[in-house]
Parts: sequence; structure tokens; C-alpha cells
Amino acid sequence: MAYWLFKSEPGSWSWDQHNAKGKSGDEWTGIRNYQARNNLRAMKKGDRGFFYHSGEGKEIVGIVEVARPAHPDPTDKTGEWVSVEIRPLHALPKPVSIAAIKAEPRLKDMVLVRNSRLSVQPVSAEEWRLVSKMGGLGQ
DNA sequence: GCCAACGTTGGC
DNA sequence: GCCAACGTTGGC
Repeated sequence: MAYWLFKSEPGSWSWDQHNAKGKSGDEWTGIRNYQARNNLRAMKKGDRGFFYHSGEGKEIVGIVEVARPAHPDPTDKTGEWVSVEIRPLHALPKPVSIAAIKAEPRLKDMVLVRNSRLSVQPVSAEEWRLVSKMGGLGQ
């Protein structure tokens, strides 16, 4: 299983809104960046992802699951871009802020630290484990 | 509000 | 194909 990180401005789309979708999940549309598209294409059903709030909050707030792999983005007329469907699994008991991530030397190579602008990021298994632990999820 | 980092655009 | 200019993102 692979791990990912989805970034969103809570002003445009927040974890609460996403969580309200429940098990039905939601289309993750509007990605118009090649690096992010490559990541979307690499996703498989059942992969897990962090849900990160940029701008306001600047913290990882929840866990999602890829419910449907990459397919043409319904909001794109050119057919060049793809979206995936993700569904919320649960919130983190303790949100993990970017400050906490930067303060952890073992997370210094996280894409979130290296390239915070990338909207869909890969997360290593080790990073996933550490951040989950910091977020209050026992393992 | 500032500014660094990054991606994209367009002239050559 | 190079690179300067520009717009956008996002942390601080």
C-alpha cells in the first residue's frame, strides 16, 4: 500500500466538509500540475492519505482512503487531467502541525517540508508511521 | 503583508 | 532550447 498527502485550503475545501461526505467519498478535482498528476496516476484503490490544511491551520487533520483510482477529471474539458475519489476514514486525535513536522529531524525529507507547494504528495511508509504516531494514533 | 520558492509563459 | 519575466502558493 502506498501513502499520500492531499493539501487543501480550508477556505475552499475543509476536512469538515470532506468528512461530511461520509463513506460516499468525494472527487478530488482541479489538479493542474504535472507532478501532482503523476502522483494521482500512481494511486491505487485502498491507498491511504493524509488530509492537510494549508494557509489556515497548517496541520494534518485527518486520514483518507483512495476509493477510486485516477480517471479523467470531470471538471476538465481537455481530457488532459485526472482526478481520484477519496473518502474520509477518521480525524487525527491530535492534528500534526507543520511546525511539529519541521521540529522532527526524521521528517526533514517529507515533501511537505521540501516542497510545500505541491498539492498532491507522496509519503513514505516511515513518515506515515511517525506522523500517525504524533497524531495520536496508536500502532 | 512580505517574500522565497516554484511553475509557466513567451521572446529570442 | 534557453532564460527572463511574471503569477501563484504558502509559510512566516
